[in-house]
Amino acid sequence: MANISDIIEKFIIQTMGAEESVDISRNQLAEYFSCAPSQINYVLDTRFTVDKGYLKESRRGGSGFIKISKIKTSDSNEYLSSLVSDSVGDELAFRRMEQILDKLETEKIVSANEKNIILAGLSDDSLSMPFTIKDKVRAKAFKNILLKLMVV
Amino acid sequence: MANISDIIEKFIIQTMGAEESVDISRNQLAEYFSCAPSQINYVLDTRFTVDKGYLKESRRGGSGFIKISKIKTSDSNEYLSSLVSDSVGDELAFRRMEQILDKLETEKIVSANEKNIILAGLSDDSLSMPFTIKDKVRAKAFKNILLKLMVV
DNA sequence: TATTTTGACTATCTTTGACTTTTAAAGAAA
DNA sequence: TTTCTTTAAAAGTCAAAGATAGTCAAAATA
Repeated sequence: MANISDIIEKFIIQTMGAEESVDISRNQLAEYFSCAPSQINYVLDTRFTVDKGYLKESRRGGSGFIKISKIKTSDSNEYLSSLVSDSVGDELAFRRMEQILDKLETEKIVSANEKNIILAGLSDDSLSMPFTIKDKVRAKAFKNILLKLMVV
Repeated sequence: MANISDIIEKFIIQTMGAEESVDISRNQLAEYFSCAPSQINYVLDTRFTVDKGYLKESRRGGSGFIKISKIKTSDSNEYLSSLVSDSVGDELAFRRMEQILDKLETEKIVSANEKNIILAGLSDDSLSMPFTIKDKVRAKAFKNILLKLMVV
């Protein structure tokens, strides 16, 4: 347990404390721990994963940042989480997504308007690409939406 | 967020306040913020874009000026329609979509939640496909969403 | 062998500065 | 006065340099 990845992980978790999210600077953190900047990416990729309940966003360039957000554990998130890991899978047909969204609307997890936006954005017409990959892209995109719903 | 472009952006927005437009002097502003005059152009080009709802006029030479005006969006359907038929085009980079959504949010055409859903669903990560077609698919999907917003 | 660490290379965003173009005002010529 | 020319004061353009973060594979370590 004397490895630096674990130490950086603990440091980030401690920094985040009870907050919903934390912004870090990759280079500063690497500087602080005297490690390669890509070490930070390694920590993020192995310790702050969706499975462990985190979402990440980042921006490069001047005043770039990495933002880590927590996925809270609530009943609705519990349900969304099970959708992401079990129900949706690697491929998702439009009709199946529609069914899931109907359910989510009934559960008041998404509004009618939000449902319509998702249906329009991830329709067969919107995803104009070969059938072989269409359902894969939809699965990936839909899961990203569900994950986002868990933090905001 | 300690970068000077963001600070200048905030300053201009604050100066404009509730007015329809504001006149600035590029050199004076650069002087005030101790930056290169072309820095002002950079801020204008990246932050006061049509996508974010601004128009610009300027004149060089003696008594030159830069005027920034807010685009009026009295009728939201008309605005959405112009986005679909003119502004968005055949390809749409993620950052541009983000700017358009910022404007739609300030105009209360979409909620913060809806904006986040669209950003998550049509992110680079969601649309995992070659760069050559990614922006095309995004343009198509985003326009379908805008059309839907005109109806519901 | 599996995990961690490192570093070279890439991608993206911001800042700076040299050079260009435009315009109003001042001055000169008619 | 009117018109032409010059000048100085703006703003514009573009590419290089600086500042971040991402990727991937080789090397080191557990």
